[in-house]
Amino acid sequence: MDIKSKIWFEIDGQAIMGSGRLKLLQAIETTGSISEAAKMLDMSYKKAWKLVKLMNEGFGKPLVQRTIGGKGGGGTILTDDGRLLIEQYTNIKTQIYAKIDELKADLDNL
Amino acid sequence: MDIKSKIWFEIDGQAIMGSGRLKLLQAIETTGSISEAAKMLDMSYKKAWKLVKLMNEGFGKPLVQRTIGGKGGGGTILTDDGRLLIEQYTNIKTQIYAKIDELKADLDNL
DNA sequence: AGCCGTTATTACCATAAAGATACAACGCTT
DNA sequence: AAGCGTTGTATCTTTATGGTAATAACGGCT
Repeated sequence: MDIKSKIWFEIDGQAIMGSGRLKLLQAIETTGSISEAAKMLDMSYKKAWKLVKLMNEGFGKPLVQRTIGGKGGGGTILTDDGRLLIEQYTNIKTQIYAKIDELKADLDNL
Repeated sequence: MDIKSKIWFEIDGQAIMGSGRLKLLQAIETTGSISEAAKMLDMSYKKAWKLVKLMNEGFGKPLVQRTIGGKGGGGTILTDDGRLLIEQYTNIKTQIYAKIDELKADLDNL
């Protein structure tokens, strides 16, 4: 038997961070653009764009800084808020998963 | 900012217990029937029946014992396996939530 | 000025998930 | 034998979700 879990952050009932959004932000940091990040994750640009929009709106402050036009057509980089949020989320997720592994070991010993 | 989570059990990739299924099993124990439990939870009978089916199939052994026809038209009661699973799930869920509250307190202190 | 690749946004369509409805089977009860 | 309320099931409808495609704005670059 497996114990599964999903963990995410909400503000005013609006999801702002979860495992999928984490991957997206990380891919944006790696690639420097939403469209490249979407390709990397096998996700449509529309979905990636929508997630970014929801995250920014829900968080109140932008997690990414976007540029339209210019070198390379534009691009998107993370803000300091974005990086901080990633860090907090991964931190918490790691600890919860550790706790789950611990409980799972107890369960197996029954 | 809220930390949200969902916790559930799976066997071979099949969900067998979660917060919704827990409520359903508890309502079945209270009412003695799937249909009454569904009414109690404002859920369609079909959905409740499907959940019970999935739980039983996924777990391998029946979590409930059903009767068609007879006194009161029939009914459904929990098996010992069902009660044990409820106990294990609530136990684990409680501990995870405690951990989350702890982490949330840390987060607020940043 | 024109090209290019990115962001931004919308309309349309396809698929999947969920819900509503209706009805058969069953066995105690009267 | 008929009624009742429950379980079990098929079918149809509705809704939610996501993808594709099309289009516009933008600004450095050639």
